[in-house]
Amino acid sequence: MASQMTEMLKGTLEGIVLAILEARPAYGYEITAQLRDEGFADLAEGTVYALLVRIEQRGFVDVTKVPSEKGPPRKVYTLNAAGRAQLDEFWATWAFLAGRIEHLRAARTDSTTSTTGTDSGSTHRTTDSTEGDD
Amino acid sequence: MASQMTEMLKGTLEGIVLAILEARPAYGYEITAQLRDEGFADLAEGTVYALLVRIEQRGFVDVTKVPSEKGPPRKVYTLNAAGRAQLDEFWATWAFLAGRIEHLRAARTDSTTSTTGTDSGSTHRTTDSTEGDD
DNA sequence: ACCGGTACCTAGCGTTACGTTGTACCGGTA
DNA sequence: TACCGGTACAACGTAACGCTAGGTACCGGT
Repeated sequence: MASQMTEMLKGTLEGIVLAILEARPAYGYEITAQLRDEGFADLAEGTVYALLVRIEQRGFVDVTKVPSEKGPPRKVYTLNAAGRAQLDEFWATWAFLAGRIEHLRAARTDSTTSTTGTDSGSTHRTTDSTEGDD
Repeated sequence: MASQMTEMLKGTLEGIVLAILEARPAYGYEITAQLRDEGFADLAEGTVYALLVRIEQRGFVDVTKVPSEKGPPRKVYTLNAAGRAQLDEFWATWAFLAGRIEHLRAARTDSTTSTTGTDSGSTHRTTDSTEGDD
């Protein structure tokens, strides 16, 4: 169905995972569990693994195989220098986008207060008086 | 290019346009110009038109054709009740996601300062007990 | 012997933004 | 007149991303 969340996660999920890895190295299953725990309940396991493969191939993380007594060995991902640079870029992009969107929300709150037709100056004023409804 | 921005806009651009339309009805070319003016300089014209077609087909907007003395008639989009509901959903999703991400940023700033355990954080405890090598 | 939890991986699908191209109308310039 | 650029819309294929839906492998408890 492509819920709002699904589409909004595109582009941000990578940054979220990088941020998690910045705090401390982790493996896929752990990251998935943590995200689910933090509210992303519907997040699919496969999504995280695919993302990890991507950021590994782009060289944002270093990988270490650690044997576990339960199941197959864990692939522990550690953020490296390139990853930190990417994370910085993510924060910059996020800051810009969040700023624009918060600006929109602020403008909306502003417009709800006034009942008086205060507007006369729109930036674009092509002023079509041609009311010819076809 | 698929810069950070491109992927991050997926899912958010629709909400942005709906928010713009909430302020006042507008037509495609105008919306594109406004977005470019507000910092989204690289935004493609075709992107906005495709998005408008989408939200029209989903019934979030009402459309009125208004002839202009320059070029073809404008398709003026007006947010309707369904659109406002969708916009509300957008704000809710955005608030949640922004909250999570800001939380990540805060945690990151926090961890750089000291080693004092701010909280147990993860309710999850999958943490490595693998100390005792297999 | 079976089920469930741990831990990993893959293939195909739907949605989205981008790049490009085309149409149509108008005013200004050569 | 003929051309160019700005206004305004639309359609096509492509790339990227997250989701669905599977699969493999190991282990302990019922």
